[in-house]
Amino acid sequence: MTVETERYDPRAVERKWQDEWDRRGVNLFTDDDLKNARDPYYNLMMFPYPSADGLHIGNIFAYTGADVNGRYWRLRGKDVFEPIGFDAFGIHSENYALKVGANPNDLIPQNIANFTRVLRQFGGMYDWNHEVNTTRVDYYRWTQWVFLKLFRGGLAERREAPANWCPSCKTVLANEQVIQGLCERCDSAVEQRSLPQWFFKITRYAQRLLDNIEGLDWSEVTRKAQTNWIGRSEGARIDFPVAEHDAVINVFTTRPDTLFGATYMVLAPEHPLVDSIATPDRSADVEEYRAQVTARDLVERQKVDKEKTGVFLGSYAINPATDARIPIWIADYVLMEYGAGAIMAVPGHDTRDFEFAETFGLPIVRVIAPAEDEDPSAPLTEAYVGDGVMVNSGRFDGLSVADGKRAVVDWLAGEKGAARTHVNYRLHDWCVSRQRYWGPPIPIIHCADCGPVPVPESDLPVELPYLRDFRPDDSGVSPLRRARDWFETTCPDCGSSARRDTDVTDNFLCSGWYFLRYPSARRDDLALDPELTKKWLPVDSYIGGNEHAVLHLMYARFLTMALHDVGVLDFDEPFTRFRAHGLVLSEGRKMSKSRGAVVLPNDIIERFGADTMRLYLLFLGPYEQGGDWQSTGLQGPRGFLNRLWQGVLASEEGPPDGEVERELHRTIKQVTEQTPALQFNTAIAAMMGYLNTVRAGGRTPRRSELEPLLLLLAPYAPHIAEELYARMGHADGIFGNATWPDYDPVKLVGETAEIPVQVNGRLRGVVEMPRDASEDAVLEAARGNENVARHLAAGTVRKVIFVPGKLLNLVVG
RNA sequence: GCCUGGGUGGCGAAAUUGGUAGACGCGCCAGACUCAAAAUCUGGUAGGGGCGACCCUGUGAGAGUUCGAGUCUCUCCCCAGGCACCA
Repeated sequence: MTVETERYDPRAVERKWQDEWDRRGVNLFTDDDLKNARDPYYNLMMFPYPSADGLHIGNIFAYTGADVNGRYWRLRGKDVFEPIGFDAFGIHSENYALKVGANPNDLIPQNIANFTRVLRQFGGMYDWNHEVNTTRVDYYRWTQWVFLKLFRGGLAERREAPANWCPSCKTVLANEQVIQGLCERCDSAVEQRSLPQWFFKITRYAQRLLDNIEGLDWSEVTRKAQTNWIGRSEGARIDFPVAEHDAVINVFTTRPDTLFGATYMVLAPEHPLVDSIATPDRSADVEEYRAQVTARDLVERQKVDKEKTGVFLGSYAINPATDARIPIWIADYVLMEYGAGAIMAVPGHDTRDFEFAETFGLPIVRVIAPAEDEDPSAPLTEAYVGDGVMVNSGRFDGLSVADGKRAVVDWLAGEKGAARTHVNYRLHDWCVSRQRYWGPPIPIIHCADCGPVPVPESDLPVELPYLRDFRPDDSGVSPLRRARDWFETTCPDCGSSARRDTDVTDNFLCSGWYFLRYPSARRDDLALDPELTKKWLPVDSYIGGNEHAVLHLMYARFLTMALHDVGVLDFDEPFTRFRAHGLVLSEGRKMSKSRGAVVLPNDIIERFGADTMRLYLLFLGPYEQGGDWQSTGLQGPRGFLNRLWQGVLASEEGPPDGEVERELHRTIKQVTEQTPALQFNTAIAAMMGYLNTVRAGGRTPRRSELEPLLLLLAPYAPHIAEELYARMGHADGIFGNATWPDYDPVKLVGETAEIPVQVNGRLRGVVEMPRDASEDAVLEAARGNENVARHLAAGTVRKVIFVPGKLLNLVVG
């Protein structure tokens, strides 16, 4: 007998509650609310850049997980601040505008309107009162303020430097934006260009950025990516005098113990000493080689397996250990940007040097031998890079590699002042200038007499003028150079005529501090309200994609440290907890528009509702791993919500059934523990399993059995949970008044337990016994089990393993 | 090459951290309802064998520790991601 009941109509329920939450203002805070919060919890997710394609299902996946975390903590009684905003400056947005022939000033607001609609529809618990938009003057004037704070703190510097130039984007890129020699945006081969650029001195913070990683509650992948990127390596700087020249070549090496094996030297082709030490007869060859190298782009140069090339400079250096004259070469396998831009080549113990020496017939000497020694004079057929003891190294023979490193540096340092220990980092200073239009203008005025002068804070913002023609060109100069009225100004210091810096800042500066701004978003007179900042920061939970591990997340940490050091902040790490979510794939591959395998969130919401979509996304697989989107899978969560709906509508009064109640308490425990740990897939499975129990055998559910389930489900599927909760007579609703259900540990376990019985480690039966049954009792019951008895008949019991309440294993021989 | 993850049914995945492998869901199969279909509901579903109670095999491969291994140890293979002529 089935009773005809009202059908579950997700869209109607969702619209109703989205309006209702707005009306009640449950997610919208005033600054006073924020200041008066008793138990603040700052729940952050990575704000989107509003492309014209609309929100990607991957964004929604990220936001759903973060939103569940936020809603959970709100139900646990915390004051949760969950803001959202738009990261709309930058080359992404500008390139898209160029493509469709529109002006980003006009395009971005439309995109933001689209994004906002979907962000509301999916059920994000956002505080729209504290939205930020990086392209609005009320935000970017403070981005400029941040720039000035760093400038005045001595952390911003303008210098002529070889920079990564993307010929397609027509701008310089930060090192982090160059992937294997290609532009991370457009995959063009990146070239080297020398331009005057603004840099933030992030390298000063290399050790601190590294040290702090230790104490961060962050996903391991992210911590490792940052550690790799900082790339600390310990070694020494060693001086090699150049014979017949008044010059010294300084190298960085991690293997000073191999100094006696340095048989030649290599400088980067761009090394400043090359011109002065190359002999005249070699200069033609040198010039030719350098021309070749510059012509080659970074991709080609960075290929690891290509043949070694290089040119002899005609001059020699003196090996400070052996006093031998060793030839000096240039080769493109030595990079100017790393270490000293020069190396001592030890072909015996470095694979690259070995290859080079073989190619050009340079001497190869063994100076390290494996501890269980062979003949130290035997020729090497490949570089030996393992551990061992020093040989052919004079007084150092017999020392281990580790001891040798110290001893050689100490000796050289004392004897000739020719060495010192040195820690080198891979991390480079952050180039923040962009020769583009769509970004915050750099708040600097160039004066012929005073040099670069910061725009006084009271003159901020430096507004970005509306440029009709904002296309970048090949000149290396920003399109803002076309706005003469705008860039012509007077020097704030001396009053003479001057011009504004026409570059804009890297988009990562906009996104590097937005989380600091959210609480203060309504303050138009201050970047950061001290009271709000103290109350809400640092961020309690940050969830986002790991593609930002070395870009956004590194810059955000650096800016926080820098602002701490200049006295703006009283903490120096921005994110207490960070979790990297996984990727949503489609048929095992990344969703791509070109393959037509793109899932549009608004379609899914229209057809299935936001609650079903949220559940499905989080049910796909482990949140930190991601999963494969298969449209048929939506049926699972949809059926679950349907059955829940029907179950609640058909439920009757009465206390929970004993067995069901035990299951309920187990479910509460599991969901309570797994939700904040972001183990959403298993928490959802537990709720589904519980509903199955409640409905098992077609029984009519009791209200008391379902009401707590609605609360557990509320973070995941907030709309239907609210609706059904209201239908149970709770007019106040869940979000606003309800509290999270508790579980009773006593009710988790039944009086009896099913105890598996093994014979020789193989399962032969299960006996139902009181939970605290003794070994003897269980043993007796086991012997009474027909199947167990049969297997015991084969021999005598030699050993009994009994785990109370868990297992009985009988070893029969 | 180095550093992270990971490898379990047709598929996505679970497994209280050494104690009944495959929870939950998709798909599939059978049945109910229906003139029919969709939707919904009920049952089944790791592989092999047996009418059956049951038995054998099984967590990338191989070895080891253990009463007992998806879980621990060693060797190796494969997949995904990060870094990479970084001295």
